[in-house]
Amino acid sequence: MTVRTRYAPSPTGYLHVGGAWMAFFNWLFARHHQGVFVLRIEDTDRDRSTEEYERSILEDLRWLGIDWDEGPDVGGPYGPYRQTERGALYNAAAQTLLGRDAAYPCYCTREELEADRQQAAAERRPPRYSGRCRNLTPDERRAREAAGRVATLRFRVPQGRPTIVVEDLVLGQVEFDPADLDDFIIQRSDGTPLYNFANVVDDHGMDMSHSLRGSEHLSNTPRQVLIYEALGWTPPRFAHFPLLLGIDRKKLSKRHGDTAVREYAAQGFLPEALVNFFALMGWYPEDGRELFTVEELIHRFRIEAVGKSPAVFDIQKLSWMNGVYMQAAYRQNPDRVVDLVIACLRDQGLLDGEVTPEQRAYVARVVAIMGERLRLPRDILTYGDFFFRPQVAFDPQAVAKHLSGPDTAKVLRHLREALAATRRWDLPTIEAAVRGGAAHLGVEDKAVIHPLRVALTGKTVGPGLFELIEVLGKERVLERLDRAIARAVEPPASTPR
RNA sequence: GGCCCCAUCGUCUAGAGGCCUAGGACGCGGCCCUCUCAAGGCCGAAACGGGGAUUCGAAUUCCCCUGGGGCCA
Repeated sequence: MTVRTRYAPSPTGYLHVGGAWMAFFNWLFARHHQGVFVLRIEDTDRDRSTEEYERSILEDLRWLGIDWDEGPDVGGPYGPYRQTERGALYNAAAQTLLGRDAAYPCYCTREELEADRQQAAAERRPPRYSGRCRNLTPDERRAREAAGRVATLRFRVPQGRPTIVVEDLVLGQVEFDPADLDDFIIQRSDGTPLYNFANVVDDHGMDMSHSLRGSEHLSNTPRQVLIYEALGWTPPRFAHFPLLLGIDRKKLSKRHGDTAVREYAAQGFLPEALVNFFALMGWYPEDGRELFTVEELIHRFRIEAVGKSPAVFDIQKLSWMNGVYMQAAYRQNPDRVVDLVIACLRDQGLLDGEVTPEQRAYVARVVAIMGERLRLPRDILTYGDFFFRPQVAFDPQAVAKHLSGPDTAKVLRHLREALAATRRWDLPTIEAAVRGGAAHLGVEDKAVIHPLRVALTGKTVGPGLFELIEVLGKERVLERLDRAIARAVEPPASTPR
């Protein structure tokens, strides 16, 4: 049997991490079993679904490296792949159900149902359908239709059916008592199908072998099983994955901010980091390794090893992992990292217009001396904003610590002269000038290095001093030293002493 | 409210009766290295929700409670 799985997003928003995570596992499972992965668009909510969202979801999935064998854009033998284009299929299934008396028209109005619900709440009973339309005679139905009432279609939950047993690949055996289920609506009065119904018709119609989904759907499963049975179809194997939670331990949603995959992309997270991180949420390999290529994940993934408990999306660990992948990316293809950094600088207004080859080369040099400091492109700012600002932004604490001593001006003047006197501008020359300066002043190297760093960068953190001096260039270094000297002689009022 | 799921360090988790003085990773703290930070090395703080039961022995099995979450409206 060929494994066929699917991801079925609603195009009512951007792809968020919870959805991407589920898409990833469906994809991983299919690829592991050399199966088929299908993309289906659940766009029955016409008010909130847009083409733009649909397009963006496909884009973001592709960006993550998740590809599909059948879908709305590539077609396939089980199409169409948008629910709005599958109306005939739902109608046919509805007719079958009606014909078998497994479903019936319900003429209750919204107001009547609401009243029932309120009364149930008042009496502290579970809100269940009253069954008012369950056994209407043909005459009664005609009367209601004559009165202008439009019917929804309700599924008739069989009475006396034994326990519904779901063999879940993740949770194991889960049992439901059909007596707890009330007759539920499967088709609205306008003919559009409801989730449980459309899902069954589509999964069967698309010949899905497995349905891997979030455990928020577990409670829907018995209803779906009943529909499968009424239609005489065999349900797919189910696997309900634990929910992804926000820091507040609630189901991850837009409310948690920063949950859109494209938001992560915009911040410079790497898709390979995201995917590796996804894999570790809920599933751990036997040997405790954490870093894997996609190929390794496909090879090693075992659905039996998926955990049952919900996981909190920990952005700190993701950031660490992104740092690891940034290093790998840099080693493989420095330009890729440079591009991300340029995008970030643009975003921050530190670079605009066409980036000239010279500018690009400059950014590349800065990135090179940043080494492993970059976990995210924006780290370039915390360690090296001074490379891109015309003026040094002084950190008051750094100034207080290293640029406020009585000898500051003297030290800086001396270093300025030593650097100005150099004939070449390379690492050994710069280092010799700085260390020589310290020797000349009869102080420890540190005593000149720290003030010099703050004078040139405004901060106490960053790449190696000599490297940074080299990249900054002689002209700017001397100019910044002049400013710092002037400042040391006559501190600006805003600077704490 | 009913039904269902879940429960090991702050977080992701290993652990399928003795190998557990509960392991790893992120994060956190300290030390070393060092021109600073980052990285790296070493060290450290940090968890089996509670109560019963089974057993010679339970993080691991069973029951109850508690807590969290989801679905149905």
